[in-house]
Amino acid sequence: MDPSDPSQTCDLDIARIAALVGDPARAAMLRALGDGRALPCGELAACAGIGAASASEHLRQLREAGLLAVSRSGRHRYHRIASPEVAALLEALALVAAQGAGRPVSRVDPALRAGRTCYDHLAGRLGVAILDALAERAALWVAEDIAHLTPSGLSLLADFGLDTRALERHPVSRTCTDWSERRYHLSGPLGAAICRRCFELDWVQRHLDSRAVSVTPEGARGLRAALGLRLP
Amino acid sequence: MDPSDPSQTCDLDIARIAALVGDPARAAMLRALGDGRALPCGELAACAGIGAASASEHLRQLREAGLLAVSRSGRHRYHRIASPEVAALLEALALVAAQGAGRPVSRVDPALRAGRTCYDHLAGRLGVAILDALAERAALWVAEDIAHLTPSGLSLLADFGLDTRALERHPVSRTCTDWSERRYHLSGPLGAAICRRCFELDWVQRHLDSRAVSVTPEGARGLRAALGLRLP
DNA sequence: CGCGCATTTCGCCGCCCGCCGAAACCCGGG
DNA sequence: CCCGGGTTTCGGCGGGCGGCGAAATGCGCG
Repeated sequence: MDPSDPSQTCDLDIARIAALVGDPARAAMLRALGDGRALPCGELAACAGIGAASASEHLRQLREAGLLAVSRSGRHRYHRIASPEVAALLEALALVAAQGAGRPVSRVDPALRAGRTCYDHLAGRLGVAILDALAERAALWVAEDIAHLTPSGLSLLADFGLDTRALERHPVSRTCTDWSERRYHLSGPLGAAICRRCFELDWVQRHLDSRAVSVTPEGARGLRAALGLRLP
Repeated sequence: MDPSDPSQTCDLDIARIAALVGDPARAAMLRALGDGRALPCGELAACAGIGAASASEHLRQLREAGLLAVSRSGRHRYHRIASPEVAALLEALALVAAQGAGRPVSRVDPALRAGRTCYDHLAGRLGVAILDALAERAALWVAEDIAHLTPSGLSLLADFGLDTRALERHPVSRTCTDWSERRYHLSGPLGAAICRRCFELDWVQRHLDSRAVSVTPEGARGLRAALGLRLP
């Protein structure tokens, strides 16, 4: 493998990125940041179960590779996922990991399966149920991995409190394969807007130290009334 | 990190997959298989620049993780990418690698930039140009990462020789971010159908030992006539 | 200005894992 | 039934890299 051969450089690059994510400690830190939060070095070290010195070195590598971005505030340096592309990479990995070798889904944390954030939208049974409910109410036209917002869906989501103009401009939205449910859930701008609105209304709450989310009692009522959601 | 903690298992899984792709030799073999072909152990060893013994061991790991599938034919064992999800993972990695740290795109092999296959559809400048040409002719409605086939586009592609019924059933198609051009190109069933048709007509040809493709002289004429493509 | 805390740098150790050669194995063909 | 080439398994070697503790740095705060 001649390193100066330009046809090889892209392999080396993907290998470099994959190797970065391939270390268990770094993977744990990336997962902790997977919901878009920004966390300082010490906290990430605890997530990964290693010392602060080791974590600092890992974070430097992830930063230099462009996987993480950092913002300083006082004597803390908050690290976060650098771009949606990186989040997409993590999801693609989780998807392959989930389907690979037919590993039983049951080994996944039940709280994560019930509901979680997937970067900026909702996933797990909750995310799948939202897509199903909207499709059943003919608010969405779902074909494979793409969802098309119908006029009735537009008014439904306007009542829910979303910005109608943005939805009108982009009536089609993409979906994302849910690695725990092996079904589609809503992603893209529409999925992100629904997710934000749910947090805004306190209909769902984040768990501590996890991407898992729970539906609150008001959330259960609200989601049933607004979107026709039947919770399992 | 308690290995029995179910909330951690998914990290370990994604780390395992990423570490597999993270080895330079394995990454080279995966890239060689990236266009969907099936190759035997010895050939993949040559691609990666290692001995057959080492390659065999790598292939075993990739197989057991569900990244590769194998089909035997005589004394050869042909390995190929196991699923579209794995191909998507490789593209997600290439995308992050290309944008990461603003690495100059110019270091990418010019032949790959000009045109290549991306699992089952066309990418590079060729893939981007096809999407642009269809959009300019109002054959596609392109919004972000989603393309919607218009009625005039339907007849255009029917003339091109694609199956009209399949296109009518799925008028929306997704696009895929091109890691070398940082633009969108067509993917999904529509992108795959166009790609297949181009090979069928001998309008584009694969390079040996690479995912790069070239447009033939007839291809240049045909693409201009059929899709209004202006080649660079 | 000096203290304390979060983070970073440095030096070093231990171990995991990929490489190779040799031998075993498998299968088609003579 | 034996031969030959492709593939897999085995044993041993070596390099790279992640871990830690200690020391250095940066930055609020008193």
